[in-house]
Amino acid sequence: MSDDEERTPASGAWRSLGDFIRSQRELANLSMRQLAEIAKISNPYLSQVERGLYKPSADVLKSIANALHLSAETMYSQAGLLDNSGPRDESHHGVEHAIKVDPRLTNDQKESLIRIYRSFTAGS
Amino acid sequence: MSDDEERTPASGAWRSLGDFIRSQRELANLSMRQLAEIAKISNPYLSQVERGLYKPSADVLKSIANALHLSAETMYSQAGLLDNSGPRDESHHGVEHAIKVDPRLTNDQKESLIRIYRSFTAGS
DNA sequence: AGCATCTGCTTGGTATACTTAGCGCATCAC
DNA sequence: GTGATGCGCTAAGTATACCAAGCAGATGCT
Repeated sequence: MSDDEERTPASGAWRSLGDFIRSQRELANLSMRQLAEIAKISNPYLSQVERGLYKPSADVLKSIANALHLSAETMYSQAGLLDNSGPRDESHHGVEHAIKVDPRLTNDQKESLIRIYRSFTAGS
Repeated sequence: MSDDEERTPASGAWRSLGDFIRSQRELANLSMRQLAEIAKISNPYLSQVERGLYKPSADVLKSIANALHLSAETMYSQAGLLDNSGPRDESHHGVEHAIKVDPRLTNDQKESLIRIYRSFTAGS
């Protein structure tokens, strides 16, 4: 009873992705139906998302981000989907990574290049 | 009849996200069950994803990316979920650029690697 | 020959993301 | 007052992401 929770969290840390989206939407002076229209989702669904009942797919997140003139990275980051906790890349993984994700190379070619690269950098 | 279809597209972009994941998985010498285990998804589902029958959620994408030691951004980018209209034009000259700026390679080694790389990608 | 153990794939079901129809409340015109 | 139009939300259904169990082929071992 008594008070509800904070409805508009002070700027800074959002309780959830829904709060973030709602805040951004209100900041842009858009109604749910307007934003839903632009983002090509249904307004009830947007309501659920903002209330934290559903966690939207990446597609929808991207669409909402675009509608709000936010970068997809920002949105994913808020959604906790970009936690750069996984791969410790950088440094000497630069070349290998670039090779691995190059769509013009076959896997055999990638292995060859990486093998050569490693032989070059073995001593350093 | 005739030949197998191309399993690793020799040139051009990935036909789909599934192709990219399968290629990365094979490059890491992981079976579907192994990768599925690490990524905490079921192996049949991974099969469907690699065959392009389903488009995984961002959560799963992130998990697979981590299991393959790829950054989530790379995976999202491949999934077409990040508008890579970013400042990086590096995507196209990724390998050569990475080689050029690698401090552990001598200039001779860089030239060798780039020459091999160009021979591999000559047709594309 | 068999059995064991891989591989990837199919089937059938459950969970959840998402939509269409509609409710209740407010504001503004008439 | 009644009706029209805005808001956000609820309810019920559909589509799809995802999982557990099991199948068919390939490889290896005795």
